[in-house]
Amino acid sequence: MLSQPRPDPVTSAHDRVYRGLRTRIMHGEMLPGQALTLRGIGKEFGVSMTPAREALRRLVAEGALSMSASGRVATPELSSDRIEELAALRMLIEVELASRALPRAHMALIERLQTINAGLGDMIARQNPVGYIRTNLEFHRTLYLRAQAPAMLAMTETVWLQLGPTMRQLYGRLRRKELPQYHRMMISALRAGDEPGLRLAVRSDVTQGLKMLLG
Amino acid sequence: MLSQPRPDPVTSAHDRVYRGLRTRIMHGEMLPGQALTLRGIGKEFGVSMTPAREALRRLVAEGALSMSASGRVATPELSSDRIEELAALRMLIEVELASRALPRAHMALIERLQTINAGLGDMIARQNPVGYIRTNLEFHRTLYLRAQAPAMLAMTETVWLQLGPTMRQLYGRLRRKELPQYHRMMISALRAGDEPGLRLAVRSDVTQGLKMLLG
DNA sequence: CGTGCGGGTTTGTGATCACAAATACGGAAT
DNA sequence: ATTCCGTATTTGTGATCACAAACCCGCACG
Repeated sequence: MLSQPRPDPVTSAHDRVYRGLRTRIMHGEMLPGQALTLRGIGKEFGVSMTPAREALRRLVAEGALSMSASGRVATPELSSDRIEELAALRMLIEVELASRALPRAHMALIERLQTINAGLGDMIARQNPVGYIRTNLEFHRTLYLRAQAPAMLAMTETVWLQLGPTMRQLYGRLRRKELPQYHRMMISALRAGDEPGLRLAVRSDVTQGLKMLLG
Repeated sequence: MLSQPRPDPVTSAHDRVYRGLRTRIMHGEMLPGQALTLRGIGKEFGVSMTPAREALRRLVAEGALSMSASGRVATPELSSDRIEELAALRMLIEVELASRALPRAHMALIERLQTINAGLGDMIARQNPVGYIRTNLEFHRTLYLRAQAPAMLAMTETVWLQLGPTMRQLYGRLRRKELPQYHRMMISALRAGDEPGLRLAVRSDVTQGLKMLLG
């Protein structure tokens, strides 16, 4: 491998590979069932098989990728049961995160959420599924970050990761025409300091996403 | 490496290392802050650094081990905030698992839970902290398996894994003298088909564990 | 007695290689 | 034309190695 420009000395090679693949999967840039090879990943990121293998194994451990008995790695094709379960986990944890974020939510946060939500409208207008998924997750993450609960947030992101390829398959051609109504409901509840309302709004937002995935 | 007896062809080397370390951590056989080295693990399991590294990386990804900036790996020393958060996650997910298991719980399952609970009494009598933790987790896992929710169960086990070394530190000298009362309450609620009672019992059982961890 | 400093040692990282299993492909037989 | 089989290729696994950074320990200096 002739010298790369600069491998960014602060992060190790496997971490760059891991992060690159992770955002690609979470944002829905890959369809379910897509296969990945060690040598292919290595060549793409300009590293040898060793860091590529570590990145893939980590993603498999997190459920972002599935590994066949022969060791082949691919994005997972989820069953309906598995999807329902992951949606139930989203509800449980995200409702709790929103609830914990509520007392800490200042005006600046609410305005930021509105800005992000507007960006979501752009993605719908431009029929950009990857941008839609990314912006939608950013909306949720921005709120949940205020909960100051890193372990819960990490667990939620793991769930998002597992749902990434499936969400992409769903939003492949973005049929949606208007913004998700429950985002507005979440913002209203935040502004009013209405915890039961916020819990219901989050719950409904996730449920609606689930209905699109299964219906 | 002169030929090992037989490396058990069905499971790969890194998987044996992973499983060995995982149960060791989850069952509380390691104290917080205990360091692990690649060459040490490799020598202990009779493998080279490569599978040892993959096993450690996977455990780090699952939060069972923590990695310093320099790449050193050790069992984590959890802050009070982190412990509270993990306990909250246990409550959220385990209450849901118990609730889903309730309608499927037959008599045979309830009897098995009683048997395990009796074994828990033995561990208390013999002042065996590792056995106590292992049997306690077996009690919970036996119930949750009935929920038919593999993703939720996996997530709960990840939380147990993260709490392993901390629980060991707590139960180091097992001060407890009698069985946890809420296990009996769970069994009664299961027998009565009382879902609110079961949810409360699980919640209380986890809370009581948390109180011991923090108080 | 405390505090830097220096070198030897330990440790993680990533590349490369040999190997076996799985896969893909092409030709031959029906 | 289709199916089956054998070979060539692809692919994951684990061992080994070179290297640099981190760590540890003791000595000297303040």
